[in-house]
Amino acid sequence: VSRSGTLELLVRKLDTHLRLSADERRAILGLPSTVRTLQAGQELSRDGEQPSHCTLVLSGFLCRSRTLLEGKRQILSLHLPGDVPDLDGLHLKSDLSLAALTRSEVVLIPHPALHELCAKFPALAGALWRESLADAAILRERVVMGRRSARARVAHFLCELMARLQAAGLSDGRTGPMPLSQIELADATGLTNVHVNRTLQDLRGEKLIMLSGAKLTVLDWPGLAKVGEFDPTYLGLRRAPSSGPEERDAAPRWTVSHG
Amino acid sequence: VSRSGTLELLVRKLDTHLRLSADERRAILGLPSTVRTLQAGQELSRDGEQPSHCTLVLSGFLCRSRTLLEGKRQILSLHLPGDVPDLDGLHLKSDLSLAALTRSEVVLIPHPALHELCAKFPALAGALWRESLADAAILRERVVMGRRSARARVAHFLCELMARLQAAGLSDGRTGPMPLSQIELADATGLTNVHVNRTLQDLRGEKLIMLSGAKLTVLDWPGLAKVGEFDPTYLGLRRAPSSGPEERDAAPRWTVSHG
DNA sequence: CGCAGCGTTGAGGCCAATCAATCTCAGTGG
DNA sequence: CCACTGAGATTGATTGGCCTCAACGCTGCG
Repeated sequence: VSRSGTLELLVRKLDTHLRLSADERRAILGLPSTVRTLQAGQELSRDGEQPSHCTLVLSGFLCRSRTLLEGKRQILSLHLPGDVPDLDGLHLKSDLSLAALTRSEVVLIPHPALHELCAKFPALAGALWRESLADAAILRERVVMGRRSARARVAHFLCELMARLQAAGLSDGRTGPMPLSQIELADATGLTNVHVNRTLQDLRGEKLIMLSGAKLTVLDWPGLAKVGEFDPTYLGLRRAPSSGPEERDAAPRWTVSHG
Repeated sequence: VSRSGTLELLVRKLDTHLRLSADERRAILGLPSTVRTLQAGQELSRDGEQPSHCTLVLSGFLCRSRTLLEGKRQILSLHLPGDVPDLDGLHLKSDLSLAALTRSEVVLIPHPALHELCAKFPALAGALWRESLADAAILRERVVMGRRSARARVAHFLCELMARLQAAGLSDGRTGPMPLSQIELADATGLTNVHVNRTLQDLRGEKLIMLSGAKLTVLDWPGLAKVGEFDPTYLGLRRAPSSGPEERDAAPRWTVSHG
């Protein structure tokens, strides 16, 4: 079942905050795993199901969402390569559905194997726990943003996206992929697609961003961060795995750490 | 430092979802602990501090909140006896402040002792992890509620409060303490105190609730749950520790379980 | 008494939702 | 090559829910 190299991403992720021992590293790489490819829009797990595995994103973008009574959709979280979106499934059944926003590759890791890993290496359990807490911190930020204006919400979302892209090595901090359509962006920010459109035009008009197709460029980082009241502290980022040597003034170069 | 009996509440909480062994029970009860009394409004930890202990609520009500730029306050979570509000502090520094809503009693447990406990008893680490995931589930619900109307938000908040009160043995499911002022309720729901007032009058006018002073009575549970689109599944409640024998039709009697 | 905090009520304004049309553009098939 | 289709993006007009800014009543308290 296992293929070589696919779990390397998980090792790197956990190694960011906690220095892994050789034993721990081996244990992670030895986890049973199944690689799976998802088409854009494909659902990996539905609303009420009880999954028996966790999902590690290898490439592409996934999101967890919930469908409201009136048919609207709320996107709760966005997940990049290196993330484990359904980590909470280890201990809780969740009422969210997990779906691919773009064509994606994921690795499925059975729950029992992860439970054994946690029992054998308490430090790894702590590291995984920490990851789920980081998700919760993002959620808290989203609750706070729910009170702010549409401009702030959209700007904040874009800031967070860029910051996480950079931390994942998928962006230089100024330009990167923007995997959401305006409709999906509306589902994520709690706005209407119509209003998201107008808001994006605002931000474009003020020369804060460029956004066309699936590519986002931040023209004025301080300006955008100010509009979105964005303070990256809550993300707990530490270091971009592969940061270019180039450092422009406009590009964020946070090295927040804590714990 | 340690006093007998104070940690019993934590044992009961963790024992709800995971059957504890005698060893585990002893280990918890043997944790070093300091009892502290808080006045209403008193802050236990401020915004940027790095606390060195976790807090177990013995009696009273606490909340975690954040102050926004414009001076407004956002209440992120409400905590009842048996809760550990700052459990995430074990692995992450958080930018929230923890304060008492009413006169309260808490127990402080040093982080190092909890880390040792987790290392020695992986099952307990899992149980604590689970608790923090339950907090995250409540947060997710709050994000979703951010899109709904003021009526729905307030109704939902009251439903959640009653459900958690009952699970903590502080309510029979129909009547219970309501520790928030209208201003604080506004901070929690993301509304204005003015609009909260009008909304409460709505709910009162429709004979859904009675609310005066610090006492809340739910007159029409199905009605209130419908207005708030409240589905208690996400709370993951299992059983009220001390539920009265009396069971009226209007009272909720969920026994949701999962995991 | 005077004060402060909370609850209540009224009038007016604004942001974002709603409804609805148009436009672009890629894909598809005749 | 072009008509057709459907999804996403864009624009305009209107509505409505909630905020803002006031003012006033109530209660407990120094």
